[in-house]
Amino acid sequence: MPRRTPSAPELHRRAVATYVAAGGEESVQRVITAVQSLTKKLDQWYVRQLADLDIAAGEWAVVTSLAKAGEALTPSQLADLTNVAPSSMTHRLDKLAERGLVERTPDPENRTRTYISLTDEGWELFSLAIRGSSVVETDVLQDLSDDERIELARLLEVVIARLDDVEA
Amino acid sequence: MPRRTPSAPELHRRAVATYVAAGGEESVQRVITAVQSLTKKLDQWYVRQLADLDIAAGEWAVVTSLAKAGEALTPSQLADLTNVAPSSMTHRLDKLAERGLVERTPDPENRTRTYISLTDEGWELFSLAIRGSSVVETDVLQDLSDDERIELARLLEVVIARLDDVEA
DNA sequence: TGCTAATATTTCGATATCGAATACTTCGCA
DNA sequence: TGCGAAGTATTCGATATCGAAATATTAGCA
Repeated sequence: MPRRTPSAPELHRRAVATYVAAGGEESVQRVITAVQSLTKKLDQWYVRQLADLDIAAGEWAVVTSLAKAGEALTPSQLADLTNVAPSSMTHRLDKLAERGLVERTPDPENRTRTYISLTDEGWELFSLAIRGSSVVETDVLQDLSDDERIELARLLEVVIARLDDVEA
Repeated sequence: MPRRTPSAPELHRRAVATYVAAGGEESVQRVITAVQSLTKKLDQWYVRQLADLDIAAGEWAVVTSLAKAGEALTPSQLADLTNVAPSSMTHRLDKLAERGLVERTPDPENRTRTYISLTDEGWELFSLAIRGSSVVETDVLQDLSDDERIELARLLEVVIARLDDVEA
């Protein structure tokens, strides 16, 4: 067996060192690297958790996008929100619709457009899965005090606010 | 045309509200949601940037994993690090090897194992791409003061430290 | 030693995704 | 009004990914 997989902090330390050596600024790389490894780990949990509900990660992305939007969205918008090609969305929606989780409604005012919305069953699945993932999310943040968690949220929201402007 | 795509902060606010309504704790959801939308945006930038170098996101994940590890890794380890099935890694490595970016070296001590390492050309590609992405990363964090950026890094690293323990 | 279980990679068939092409509708404007 | 450009979803062929099975080697242990 090769050397045991190093711990997350050790991997993080090495990754930052590598990026700094390649020309990155240290505090920037500490943030970016940490954000990415956190997301990766969360994704792994979601995949496992959702497997119990027989939902693939991509399908879950569609369900959450609709839930968060709070209104019907078009296939193009969903493709954009979930980082996928529009042609892939067609097939995903076919499957989700067949399963009764989403619904296609033609736009009466523009016949090139179709609106996708969650069915009642889709909403039920959403809240069921959320309850599960909240447990993991709370757990992973539990070493932060209440104040720290709020400060972390604040700092991240400053970054979020900039996201639209940084169009490369 | 449907309503214009809302701004990132507005999307964030709605998403948090949705999760809180579904039973999540607010400060937790503010953090988790922000981390995920940041990663999503970064991924979009990487994909575009790497397209210029004719590298797909999955291939880039292999290159960075090898660079960060600082040592040769096995296909299984790479599959694990990049959240992909081992059988998919076989094909990815075929392509990368054919292109001269990575190299397969059989382990002399265990003939079931193969070590993958970056070639000189692979390292060149890595540092070339890093220089490009650093620009975007620095840009997206530019509304934070130096102190804030370091505090953000510190808080995220507290979270990272917990990652291995939270095995669900 | 010999046998079973565990490990590591690859092959294989089914499915998902992509980018380009297609079909159709709507918009802008002369 | 009419006509070319832009927008929207889908289909299509090529490629990537998956999960399971196949292949081969090593490890554990009676």
